[in-house]
Amino acid sequence: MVQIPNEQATRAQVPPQRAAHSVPTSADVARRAGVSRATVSYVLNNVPAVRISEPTRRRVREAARELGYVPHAAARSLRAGQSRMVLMPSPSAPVGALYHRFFNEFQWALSRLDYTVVQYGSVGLSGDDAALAWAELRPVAVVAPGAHELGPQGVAILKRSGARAVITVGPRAVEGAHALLVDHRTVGRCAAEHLLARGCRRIGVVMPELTALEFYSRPRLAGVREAAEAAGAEVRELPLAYEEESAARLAARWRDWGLDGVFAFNDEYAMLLMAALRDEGLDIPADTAMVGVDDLVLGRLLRPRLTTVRMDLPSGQELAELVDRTVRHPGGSPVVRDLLGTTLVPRESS
Amino acid sequence: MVQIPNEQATRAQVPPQRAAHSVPTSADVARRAGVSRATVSYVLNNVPAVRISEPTRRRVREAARELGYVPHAAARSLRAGQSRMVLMPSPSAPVGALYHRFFNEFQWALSRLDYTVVQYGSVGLSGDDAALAWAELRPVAVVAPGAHELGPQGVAILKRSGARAVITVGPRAVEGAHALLVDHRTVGRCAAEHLLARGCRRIGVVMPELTALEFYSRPRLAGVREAAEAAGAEVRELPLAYEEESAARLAARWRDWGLDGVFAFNDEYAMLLMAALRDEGLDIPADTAMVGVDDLVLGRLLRPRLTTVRMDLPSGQELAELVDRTVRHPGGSPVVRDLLGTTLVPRESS
DNA sequence: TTGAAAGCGCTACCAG
DNA sequence: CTGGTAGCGCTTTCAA
Repeated sequence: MVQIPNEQATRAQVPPQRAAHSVPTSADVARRAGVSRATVSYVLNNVPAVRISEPTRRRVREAARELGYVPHAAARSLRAGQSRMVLMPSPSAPVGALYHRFFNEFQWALSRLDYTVVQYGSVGLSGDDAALAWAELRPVAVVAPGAHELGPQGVAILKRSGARAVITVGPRAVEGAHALLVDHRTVGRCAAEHLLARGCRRIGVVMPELTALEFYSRPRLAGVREAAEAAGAEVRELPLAYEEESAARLAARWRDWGLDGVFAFNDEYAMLLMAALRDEGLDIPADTAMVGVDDLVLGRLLRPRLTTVRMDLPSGQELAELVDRTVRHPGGSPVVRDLLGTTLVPRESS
Repeated sequence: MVQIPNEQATRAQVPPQRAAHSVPTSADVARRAGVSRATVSYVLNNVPAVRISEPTRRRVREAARELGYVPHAAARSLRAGQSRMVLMPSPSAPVGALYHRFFNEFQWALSRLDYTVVQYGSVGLSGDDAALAWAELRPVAVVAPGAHELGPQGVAILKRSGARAVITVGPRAVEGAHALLVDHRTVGRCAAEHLLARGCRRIGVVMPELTALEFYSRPRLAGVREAAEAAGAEVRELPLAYEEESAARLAARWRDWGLDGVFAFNDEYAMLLMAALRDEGLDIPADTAMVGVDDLVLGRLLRPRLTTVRMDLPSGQELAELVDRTVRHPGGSPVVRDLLGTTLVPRESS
């Protein structure tokens, strides 16, 4: 890798003239401005408690600019014993535009509160291993999407490493951490209740064959099951890859199953399935009622127009405030809040 | 809550916030194991050049486990003078599933090479301000999506702060940095050439009214213009919000324009426009030929099936290797590589 | 108003 | 084989 230059020995013998290619430090700025490192720090951080003469300030600033000095965040937070970093492990499941917007808002709100948001890609790690990797960065707060399967152990690791707020966003609360519940069972339940109210007794549930989506599809299925059982209706799982052939195979056996309602996982799978059923000569909603999720524009463009479940996320602002509050007063008991609202948008397909 | 009444006589004054929850350090581990901090470091890092007896190793590891010790990444990289962090400012424009997959691959490949990928949310910052913020983190490499408008100044800042590789991913090369060109003009040109070959002389270009998408739409338009001018064909911009009403307005005036071909920005906008034109009684491709972009599944489900431009990104593996090579041998002259391949997928809509 | 110096947590020298 | 120790770049207290 890197050849380690014997700089220590060199510097001991040679006057303190640093190598040309090294990164400028505050000491370099101080030397150039003819002041001490302390003064540099005071000037560049605008410390109000210390009064520095205007000429000195100018000299320092100029020296910093000329050298292209940039403070070293790691050194700073090491000294401070605290960083302002909010760590957000990047979700491993692909996320939709809805979540993307929510996240952008969240990030923006946090940076308004003077935090630094860092998304950390922890591919392949899960549970406590991931928690260890995150803890090395000493974030002041961690917002962990549920797919990472952070457990009570992991939460403890993070807290012991100095994280003042640990917040999970996912299907269930984790001991010791604040929890923003995003329970996709609600989505399934919402769709199923609509279908049941329409008189459906045999409900199909599309299950994408993409492993990454199981994180969403399983809870949605569970939600459908709950509602269906309560009403004495049947539920059938329908594995479906996101390809025409797979949908065609499903459609070919459709009549055998006698399904009068189908929950299509989301609007895109709904579109795929709808096309296949139409090719098979089946009528929606007469033969089978269909419900999607996400309220995409494409649902309005389909014929019949697609009934769908809209998910309502709260503003990123709110989440940012929760983070900030918790960082400032870490003592409080864990908050558990339901984050996910659902609204059924009825259209022609059901 | 464990209070550790640890009177260190040598510590004259107490640093800020020491008393509360003290995070265990390697010194704590050393004390508990009855060895020196150096030994702890050797054991936990498996330094091969130093031989430590097995009982000592065990004692150290056990002490670390009991205390829940996690090394402090910032302190480590401060000491090392080098981190293994690859900084990737998160793209501000919304990205599709295609890019998402590419990025995941890239991240995975880098972590195989023992780098740590960090996505840094620099909302609101652009150009040199962003570069300054990134430089504070002292990443060993920066991979900057084009939308951040990193300039030669910014590249210089990053390099002076110790970044050994600066790679831009975007429409044009920046002086001093490696460039992976992703020039969306290619996309527009590819679509336009197809339409021209089909005999189109008056080509409409859908321009999404979403500011964030201008980053893609402008170059694509430019690409269409280039191809059209070369062939003496006309080009008309068609502003379109992603809503039915907006598409209906466009469709209502469609006949006046006499467009015989339209480049619809992407498959989703194509679907929207196609529905509106159909409602207006226009026939595709007879009246107007249509081309989308992205080769989404939905394009195959439409009737007529949608002609589209498929973009081919290279494997994330390749990019990861470029990063690694550059970090190890930073001297080389900047590489400029065209990243974006395009393939036209002809279907029924053109 | 400015400077000297301690020390944040860690690792890599060199001595024992 | 293990321990002492210097110092990475920065901030901040205390002293001048």
